[in-house]
Amino acid sequence: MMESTPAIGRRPGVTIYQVANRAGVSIATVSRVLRGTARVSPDTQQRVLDAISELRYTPSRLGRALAERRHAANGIVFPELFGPYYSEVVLGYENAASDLGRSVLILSTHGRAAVRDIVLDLASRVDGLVLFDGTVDDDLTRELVESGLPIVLLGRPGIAGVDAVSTENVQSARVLVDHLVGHGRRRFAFVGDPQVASDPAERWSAVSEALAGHRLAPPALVRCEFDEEAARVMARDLLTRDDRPDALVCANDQIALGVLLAAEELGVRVPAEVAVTGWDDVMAAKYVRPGLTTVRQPMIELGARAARALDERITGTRSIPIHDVLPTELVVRDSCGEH
Amino acid sequence: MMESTPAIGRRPGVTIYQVANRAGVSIATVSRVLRGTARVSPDTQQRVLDAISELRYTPSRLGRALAERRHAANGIVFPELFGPYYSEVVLGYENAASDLGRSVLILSTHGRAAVRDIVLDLASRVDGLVLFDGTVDDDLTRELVESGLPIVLLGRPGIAGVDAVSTENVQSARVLVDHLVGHGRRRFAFVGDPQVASDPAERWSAVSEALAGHRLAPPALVRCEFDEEAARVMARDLLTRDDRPDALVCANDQIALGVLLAAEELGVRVPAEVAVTGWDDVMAAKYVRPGLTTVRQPMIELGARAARALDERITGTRSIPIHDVLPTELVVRDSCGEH
DNA sequence: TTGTAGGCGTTATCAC
DNA sequence: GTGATAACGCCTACAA
Repeated sequence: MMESTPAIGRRPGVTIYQVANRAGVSIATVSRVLRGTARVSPDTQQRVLDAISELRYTPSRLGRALAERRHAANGIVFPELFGPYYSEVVLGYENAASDLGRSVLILSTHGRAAVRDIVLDLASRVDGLVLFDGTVDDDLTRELVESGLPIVLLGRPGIAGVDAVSTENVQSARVLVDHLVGHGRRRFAFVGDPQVASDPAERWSAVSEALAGHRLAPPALVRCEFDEEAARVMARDLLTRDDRPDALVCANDQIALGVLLAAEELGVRVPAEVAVTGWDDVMAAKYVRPGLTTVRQPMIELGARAARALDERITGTRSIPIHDVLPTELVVRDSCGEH
Repeated sequence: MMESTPAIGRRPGVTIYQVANRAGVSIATVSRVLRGTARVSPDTQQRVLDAISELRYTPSRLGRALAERRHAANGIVFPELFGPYYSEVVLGYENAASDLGRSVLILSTHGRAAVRDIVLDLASRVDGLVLFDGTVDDDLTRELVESGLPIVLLGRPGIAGVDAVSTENVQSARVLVDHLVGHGRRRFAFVGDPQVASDPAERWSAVSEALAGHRLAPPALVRCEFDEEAARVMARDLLTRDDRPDALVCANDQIALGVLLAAEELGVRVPAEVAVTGWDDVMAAKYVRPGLTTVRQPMIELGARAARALDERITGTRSIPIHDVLPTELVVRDSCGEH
């Protein structure tokens, strides 16, 4: 047989056949010493190992994957990758997955038209998939689940029989509201968009309920993109209104930071005139003045947990579905009131 | 032939054979309509398409990859994934690579022992690799290059014949120093560690040279980890020394933020008593008080550029090596002096 | 302990 | 146009 054409840009790889040839054994034997899957005499073993190192042989992952019918890789689909929130999830996910010996494929659906296609493509190259909220609609999700591909839902409402990992919202909203009410705040507004994703929706309704628990008026809903600049523009308006709220509960830190910027520009004092809180505890929350009171989420742990849950599914270690809800923590700084 | 055992956790995939069977054609024909690689009569074409959709057939990426000897994926190796710097590179990289139709595998070497092994593993599953500074030593890098795998170096000194993309350091250091000198600063310190990576090393020497150009004493070198907390601790000492510098040029924003924290704790006024500058322009730089003067790097573009350079190599669009140096920009805020 | 040979799911080259 | 059939590189019963 002639030497085959090398793949684009790569010299032809040395195959198991060449190793077998050189060592004077069959490919089966080479495979055995490679995998340690069966007894091989010390003598031949050494010959094979020699041949391997002399030829600088590395088994083709392609051939191996095809034979084993598995990728030893798993993927995660993000709505986007911008900002500290997702980046920490990436960090936690990569770390955990890598420790479990699986490669990590990432995909962001942000700004892409053919979400279905790219997700299916990704699905075809992994042994399991983590799906963030806001990436794949329920139909496609179900389709993927039914295809038998292990799936873990991240930060989104559970589907029966499917693993899900998310962070706690209801209780933390209550703690946050209690704290603000303790500061004497009465006229609340919720800044964000409950429609855009599951987390903001939960936060919105939880804040509303918590206020009801205090027999206070429901919060005004101020729709706003999850974007610092959009929040700044919105807040420039909101903060100059006659019926200005005295507490702005923002759906995430990005929004809260934009609000703080606007307040500074307008000379509106925080927290004296208005309290501002966020969600996430991004790095800037600690440095902004006044320091941003916010609900910290365990982002890294969230990613790690998803990776492990997925691995358990893939390996079959666990067959009953889980629905993990990670606890959050109120981080009190100065933007919520004098202490 | 009997039905094969399904892979772990997945139901058996439908293969091209089943489609061929159902359509009453050969697998070659199925492949043809799938790839559009040759003429097929409208009639059979339709039969095949029908069979495909009825069976919900999706070609196996494994089989295809083996036959084509390519992964249609490329990887990027980070020293770590913590913080805003790397996360924006990830963002730019994923975006560009995805647009080019390639899947993205990421790997962080941080805290892992067998770097060589995991990098080689990654190398075996991609058509090309981007290597960040501080991940893979020169020997292994050369080894990878010689294996024929397309490689792009990121933020690290070039190797002859190998693509490299990085950000500009020398000129931006000069601009920064000029600006500080213009503010009347004379006693400089450089905070960071030139030994840890290429960028800090370049910045250190460039700052030194720029000062020499002003006939000023070389900066004191204050070694410090690239970590906010380490910087804070270090700065608590540095800022209380008798011979306190009047300008602290920090190797990145994390360090600068830690320094600002320490200054605030100690009641040392910035910029009145000491100027502080960073590098990167992370989000917090804008929110900290005083606002952090820093050198902005085009992180997203850096990732994108690397992805494109790699793609050109893989596809063979370009064969001559490039060494791109992306321009930076001085962002003047309040931490460098009164304006 | 070792070798033979079939299978993993495609692509692509031949003939017809 | 279409169909056999040989790769692609590896794994793994089954035999020997």
